[in-house]
Amino acid sequence: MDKMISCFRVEVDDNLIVKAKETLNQDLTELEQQAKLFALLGNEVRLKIIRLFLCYEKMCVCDLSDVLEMNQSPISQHLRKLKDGGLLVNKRDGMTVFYSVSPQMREILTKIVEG
Amino acid sequence: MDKMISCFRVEVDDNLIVKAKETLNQDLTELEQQAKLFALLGNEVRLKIIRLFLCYEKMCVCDLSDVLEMNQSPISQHLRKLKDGGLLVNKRDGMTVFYSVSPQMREILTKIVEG
DNA sequence: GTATTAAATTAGAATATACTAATATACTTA
DNA sequence: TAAGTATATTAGTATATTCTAATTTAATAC
Repeated sequence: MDKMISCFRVEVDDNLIVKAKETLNQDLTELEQQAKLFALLGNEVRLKIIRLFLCYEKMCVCDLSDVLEMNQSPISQHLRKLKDGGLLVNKRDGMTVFYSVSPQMREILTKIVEG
Repeated sequence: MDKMISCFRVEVDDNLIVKAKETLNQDLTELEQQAKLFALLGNEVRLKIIRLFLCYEKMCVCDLSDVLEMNQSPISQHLRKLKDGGLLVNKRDGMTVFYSVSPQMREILTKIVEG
């Protein structure tokens, strides 16, 4: 991709191209973060998990495993991704680990997921 | 995953499990569709494309190729996915193909992407 | 200490994704 | 008609994703 212009159309609005580039690059990290958020929500299992937490406040890995009818391992792996992405927090109580929506993310998640 | 219950905790709230399952299965296709939408927006290039269209109404493949500084082929491939997913529509004008946000999707996309 | 249980982690396999490079298609113009 | 241009499609490759199966870690109870 070393060409400067992709086609030979006469009416290229160079100004548009430049402006549009600026628009995007303006908040590039914000866009990257948003894409990551969407990518996390773009998996059915993880979307189900988020929806459950918006309903039921907190659940343990066992609960999720039962509700989603999946083995514990993939559940844990999805929970880790959601936690790493800042969507969830967790708290251990004895042998049980409870997950819940990160307080800072609840509003935006509600808005995005529940419309 | 043929076990009925994933752990031997005493205080399993069976009612919760059943209810939560119902909550999820209630609108399963809606959830699937939403996950697909998020998966489409979970790619940086496609998210950029959507953001551009929310700003600039319509652009041709060339414009996008210039703005995103990417070859035409991957742009076309992303546009196809976005069109297949119902997010974009297109219209040919001579040799040029203009894409824009699907009218039915503009509102929800604005809400989700621009917050 | 040992045994048991919940959860996390790891390795590996199957599948999906996103690009490059080449080719095909649709349209315009000479 | 032939030549040129914009876009679409295809094949192939590199990487990412998501599961299974096995193992490890952390906590509890005996």
